[in-house]
Amino acid sequence: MIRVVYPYMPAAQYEISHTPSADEIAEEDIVERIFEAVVDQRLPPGTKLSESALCEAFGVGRMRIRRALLLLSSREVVELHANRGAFVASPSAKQAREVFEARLTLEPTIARLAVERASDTDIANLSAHLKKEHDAHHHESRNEAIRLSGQFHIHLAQIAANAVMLRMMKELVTRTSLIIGIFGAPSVANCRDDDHEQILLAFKSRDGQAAADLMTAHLREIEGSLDLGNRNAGAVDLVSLFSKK
Amino acid sequence: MIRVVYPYMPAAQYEISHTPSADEIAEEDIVERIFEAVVDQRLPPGTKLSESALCEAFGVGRMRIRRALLLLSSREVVELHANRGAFVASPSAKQAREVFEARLTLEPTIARLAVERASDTDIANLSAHLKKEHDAHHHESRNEAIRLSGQFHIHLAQIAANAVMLRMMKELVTRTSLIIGIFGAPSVANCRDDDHEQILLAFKSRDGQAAADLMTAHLREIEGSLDLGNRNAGAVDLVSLFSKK
DNA sequence: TCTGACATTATTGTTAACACTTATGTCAAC
DNA sequence: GTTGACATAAGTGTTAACAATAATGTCAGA
Repeated sequence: MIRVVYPYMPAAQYEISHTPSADEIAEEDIVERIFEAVVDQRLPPGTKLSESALCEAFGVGRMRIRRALLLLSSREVVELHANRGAFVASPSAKQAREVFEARLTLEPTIARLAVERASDTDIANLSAHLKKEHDAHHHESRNEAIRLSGQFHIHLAQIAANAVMLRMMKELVTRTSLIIGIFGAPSVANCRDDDHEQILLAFKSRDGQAAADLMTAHLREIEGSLDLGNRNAGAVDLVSLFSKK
Repeated sequence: MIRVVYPYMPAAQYEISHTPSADEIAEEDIVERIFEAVVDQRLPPGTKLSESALCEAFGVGRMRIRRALLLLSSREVVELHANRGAFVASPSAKQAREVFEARLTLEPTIARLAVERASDTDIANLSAHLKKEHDAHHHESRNEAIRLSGQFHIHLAQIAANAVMLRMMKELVTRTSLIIGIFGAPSVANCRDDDHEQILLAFKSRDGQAAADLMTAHLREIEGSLDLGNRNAGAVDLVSLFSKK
């Protein structure tokens, strides 16, 4: 995500002097891991992310954790409260609408570009992904299903091969998981894989416009299944909750 | 940009205990200032951003500067080279195409939404902005013209009132300035304010689709005026530049 | 004169200690 | 028994010193 360019090397034949990936974890990896945990809904909105706990969890110094938290906050996945620490973000209903508006703006085009640029291997991988998604929905854990469901959208952005929009999508998909955690009606399945199946069909028939339209409908469906406006913004407002009767 | 939420206050009647905006500069401001300087092309691609210089410039400690640089790198406006420091990014031709592809995806919709949501005051402000832009083109400094030209696109995103897309646009506009600095044909005016004028007309007639179409054409025009593919990626490659005759 | 190794300097990266704020537990006063 | 102030502890924010790296200048050897 963050591209830290390591010291200038005249040619590839030289050894890289100091890659942090070998002996220690880069903050990039920490950010990615926390993103994944949020997508999986293993880290629900409002969860305290204390520095010491994360230091122990990742086996790194405090400085690296603080940098990772700063990066996460710049993606609005983590909220930093001065002198109180870092918490998993609790998007408001307004923010939720903004995230969906952004997704509705980006993803139809991403779907269309992905269809145009997909190799046969890409489509095969997408197909394999959908099979795993299907299995997870019917057999395995709910977390895995949620993770794969988000991963599908990321996968499309990867096929579209635009690094800028891929980064945006990683953020938006992650925030969507938080939004579903807060505003999602518990009964409704979050991301019916039927929709994903249909999008895959559009890939197989190389119909970019159909993929774009299906994506629009898919996102509208997800947003429509949410309960925006009724529920309050994630962190329970104890004052209004317990005031008068 | 980064929302640091300050300590929990039961009601607005209490004084905020410690706002950094009062006595010291927040990293948010530093990031914003550097963004502006890049948009103005006062900080050309490849410029070294040494910590000590920035500490002196902003009158803050090293820690705050490092955080600002990390945030800037997460927006791909600054490149961090391990043990070598921070440099203003030099987008490659590939990255330039990706930025324009993202802008072409986002901005037509942003323009349409802005038309739908613009108040009369918004349109008046936009009109006043265009006048300043026009003046800067004809009378004042080139930097001011460039700055206002980018600002116009940011202004549209503000009127569209979507914080997610606004943040994306700030990054994309800033990176576009770098791209124009590297790949822009020096003769061609970067952002003809005629295009902006026409978009304003679409606002006045409340024609969202026209605004979107004009924006698409406008962005295509800018991208078309660039010299992608010929020139090399910003930081001059001395090896290939001086090898054999 | 040119090449390579070595030393120097400037700058970045890291660590640890310290200062400060928040939150909570305790206790006295009413 | 309740309320308020105070004290304590836990955790975050900051600073400064230190370590490590890279860039550059110097010098000896060919």
